[in-house]
Amino acid sequence: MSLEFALLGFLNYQSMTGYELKQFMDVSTSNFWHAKQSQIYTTLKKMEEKGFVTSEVEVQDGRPDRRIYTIMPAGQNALQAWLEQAVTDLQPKKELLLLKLFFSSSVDKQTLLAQLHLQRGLHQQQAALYKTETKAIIEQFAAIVGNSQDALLWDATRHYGELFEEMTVRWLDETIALIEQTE
Amino acid sequence: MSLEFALLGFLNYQSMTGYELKQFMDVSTSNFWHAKQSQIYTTLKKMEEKGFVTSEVEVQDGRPDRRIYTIMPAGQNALQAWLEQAVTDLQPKKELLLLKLFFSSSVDKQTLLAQLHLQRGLHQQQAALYKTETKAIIEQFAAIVGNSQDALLWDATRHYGELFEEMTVRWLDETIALIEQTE
DNA sequence: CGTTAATATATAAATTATTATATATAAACA
DNA sequence: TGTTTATATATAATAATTTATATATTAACG
Repeated sequence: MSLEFALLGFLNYQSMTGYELKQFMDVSTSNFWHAKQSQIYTTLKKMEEKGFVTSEVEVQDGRPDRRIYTIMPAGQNALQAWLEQAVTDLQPKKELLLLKLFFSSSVDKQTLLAQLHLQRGLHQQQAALYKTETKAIIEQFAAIVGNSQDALLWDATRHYGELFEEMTVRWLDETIALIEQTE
Repeated sequence: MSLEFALLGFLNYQSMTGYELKQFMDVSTSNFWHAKQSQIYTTLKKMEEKGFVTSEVEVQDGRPDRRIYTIMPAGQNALQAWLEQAVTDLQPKKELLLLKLFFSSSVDKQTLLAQLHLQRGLHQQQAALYKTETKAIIEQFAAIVGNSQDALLWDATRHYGELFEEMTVRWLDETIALIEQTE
């Protein structure tokens, strides 16, 4: 369901193909909402049946035809209603590392520490990316649309990612220290 | 896939039914790994076909028969291998609130602030739960199994939840302040 | 004491999401 | 210059997950 609204959100800026939507998602929302290309395509089809979008085919030679999607008034209304409707519960998370850790009492200390150090590296790297690459991409898009409210909200979502990664690194540091003290 | 290993992890402590597995998940891993009952049942069936678990039916009168699952050596080996295999990438997240916020430049200030205040309340409440209820449940289980390594790891996962919620509250505070300053 | 909610157990149907496959061009690599 | 990789565009098959439905008992509520 939410993917529909994500796609409507993008199409509300400009008409584009499923392929282009995937590109935009990958460089903007992917840190808090992602989708595979195949899911985007099938979802767009359903959205067209519902009347949220229309599409027109642009014939190409040599490669598959492009299907360009455009948001319809019904889609715009649905999007706005969705945006105004509050999220009233906590979203359930899935954290593979935590699941594994929970059951890892039989795993030897060194193996476990190696796993945590590996994750620590990944999260530290990701924290850095939020401060450089992600920030640059957002600023670039913000300059194009020229809407300061967009820029503010986009940076708020980016900042969330940055805080999240920093928190995770701190937790990993603490957890590593705790495990090192055992036995 | 991961659900299979979660179930094996529980069954490695003791044999039980799908219903009981659901109960255990709800009070232990649900904050970082959850599943609906129907998914647990269908997954257990697949696991039996694979030879990871066996089951025996306990006939009851008045209510549906209980099917008690027991982990098999193949299941124990698969579990151990999975535990020892490091998570080598960052897990993709899905955060509905962030997705909405990203596209919310057309939502009026008051509506948006109300949404964020609502979320703030929920996360603050959840942070408190981690420090009291969740902590109590873990201590209770730890006392039963009497393994200090289990206790340490379980509390590490609980602590992650606590830090996560506190970080989210801080981010919401900042974001609310930023939005209040606009216009 | 009748109704509602919670406990206990599960299957069927629908939806969401991932993996695999397909095709053709252009660019990079060795 | 032959081969791999990236770009561009999608569909088909499979797997994961959620929602809806089913049934019976016991406890709580008013």
